[in-house]
Amino acid sequence: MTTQITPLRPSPSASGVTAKFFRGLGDPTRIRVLQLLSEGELTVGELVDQTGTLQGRLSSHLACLRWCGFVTTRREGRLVYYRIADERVLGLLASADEFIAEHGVSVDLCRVIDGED
Amino acid sequence: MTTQITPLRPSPSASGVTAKFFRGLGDPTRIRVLQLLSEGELTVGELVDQTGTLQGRLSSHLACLRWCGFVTTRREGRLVYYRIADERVLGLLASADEFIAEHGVSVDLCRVIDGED
DNA sequence: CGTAACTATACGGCAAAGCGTATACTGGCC
DNA sequence: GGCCAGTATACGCTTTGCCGTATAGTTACG
Repeated sequence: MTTQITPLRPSPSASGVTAKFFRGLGDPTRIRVLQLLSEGELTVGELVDQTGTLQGRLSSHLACLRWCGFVTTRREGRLVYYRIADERVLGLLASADEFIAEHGVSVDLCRVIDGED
Repeated sequence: MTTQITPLRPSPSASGVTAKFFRGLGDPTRIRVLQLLSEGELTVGELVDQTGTLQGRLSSHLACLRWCGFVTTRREGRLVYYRIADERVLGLLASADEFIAEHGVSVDLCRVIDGED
């Protein structure tokens, strides 16, 4: 499968998928999960403990991350281990953090987009 | 001003701002604007024409992009020119497009996050 | 098989975010 | 100053997406 060069073109459907991709990263719980997994594989239970999220909720978020290709899983009996599927996402998170190091106060105070946590 | 190294840490407030940052990129119109501006400076009117967005709406989106540090402006009489403020965002868009080249179909079909355009 | 641990999915409710539209504001020209 | 062009902001409405919670499904053990 050849890697296709995607030009930075304002095609409506392309910008729609791109926007959707970023919305996938636009939830604090999902970000937290990816940050935790950047350090190593974890089970759902461990992720529940470490994020302080309700189990049912977290599984929904994990389903989203899995479906979209951000994470992958393996099962060991009752335990399901999650890990990062595509290292590119960590690069993206690192780039975002760089931007935020400089503009984070403004981003935090943006009135168009709400939310603290 | 020293550049501060931001560790990939699951601090709730850090993940909140990071998520908010990505939500800023989570709108197709805002993505389209950044894509158009990647090729050069444009006025609001030109952006209105090229995105096919209502003027009032677009100005709201531009306000968000400006406030968060994605774009910057200069005024020439009645005309306001917008341009990319931080090239890192273009890198982010390019990375996202790479990811989408591989996972875009799944992202597009994600049921947790809706939206076509 | 019954019970428990672990995880995934479903569902109704509510908050967030974008919408269309109207209006306010700024600059230019006669 | 009046009128127009260009842009920014405000507001109520609708849609989207996460919430808490319940339940379904899978695995393990006695």
